[in-house]
Amino acid sequence: MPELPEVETVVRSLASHVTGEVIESVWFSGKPQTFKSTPQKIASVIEGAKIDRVHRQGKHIVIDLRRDSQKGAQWIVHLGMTGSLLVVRPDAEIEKHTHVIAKLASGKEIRFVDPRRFGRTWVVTDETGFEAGGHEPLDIGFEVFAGLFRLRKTPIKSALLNQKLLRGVGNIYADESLFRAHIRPRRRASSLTRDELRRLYDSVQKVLNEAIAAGGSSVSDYVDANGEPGMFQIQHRVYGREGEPCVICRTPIKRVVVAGRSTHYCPKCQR
DNA sequence: AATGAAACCTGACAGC
DNA sequence: TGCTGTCAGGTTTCAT
Repeated sequence: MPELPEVETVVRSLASHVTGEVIESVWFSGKPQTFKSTPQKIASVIEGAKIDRVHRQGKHIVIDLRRDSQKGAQWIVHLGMTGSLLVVRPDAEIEKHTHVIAKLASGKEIRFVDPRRFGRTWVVTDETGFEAGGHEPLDIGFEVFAGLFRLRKTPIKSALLNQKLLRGVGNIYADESLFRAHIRPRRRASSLTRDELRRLYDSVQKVLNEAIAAGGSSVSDYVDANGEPGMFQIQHRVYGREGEPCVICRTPIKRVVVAGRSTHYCPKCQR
């Protein structure tokens, strides 16, 4: 599911409910692949800890923990394709595919639900803390952004999805950004002119900011920590609009596969 | 080093 | 009703 705007929306809704709370106990279920630290390790780190801050690095949710008589630590959650992190009352029904329940001192619970099991969770206790790598697309400057693509022969869409370059752009926002920049997804990254890179830089930031303002895109099952869907999907100009008229020129939107992902573009507006 | 395809999972939906 | 095939906001691994 979630790309940068969805994760940002989850982080904001989560932060408003759980910042300052103490995690009293944690419950796990499900298969080992969900847990990049063992459940025992996660429990030993987060039980008894106070939630200092909830923030985001790319598509990773980072929960900073403060612990008595021990060093700080971080609880990391990546939502994969279908994960959600919900704050609920303890009497809320436990939905199918719930893999983690963290009980808070107030009685509220943080629940990690993920039907498709592509999500992951773990804890980090290093001094340095978690570092996702790649550049935050909303913080990067234009020259650094342009430098990421200058030498790459891969399609620009593949480069946008590469989390080691930019962190947080996924399939929807790659397509939407390329449409707004009038650039075809299959163009070699190194072939983009300075003007095109400038348009792409502006488009990525604009699309991400507009999507955050709309609470993200709910295409199938994305919801924030309150269980609320986002609204940006109604503003999509190409994603999921195969065969529908381009909002600029009325040419039918095409769908192809690039980087193994469904890719949508206007064959007339995007060159 | 870099690029692309396949694999990892479950569920929804279309077509027969 | 139920089977088969396709597709889905992502990332990692393996082969070239």
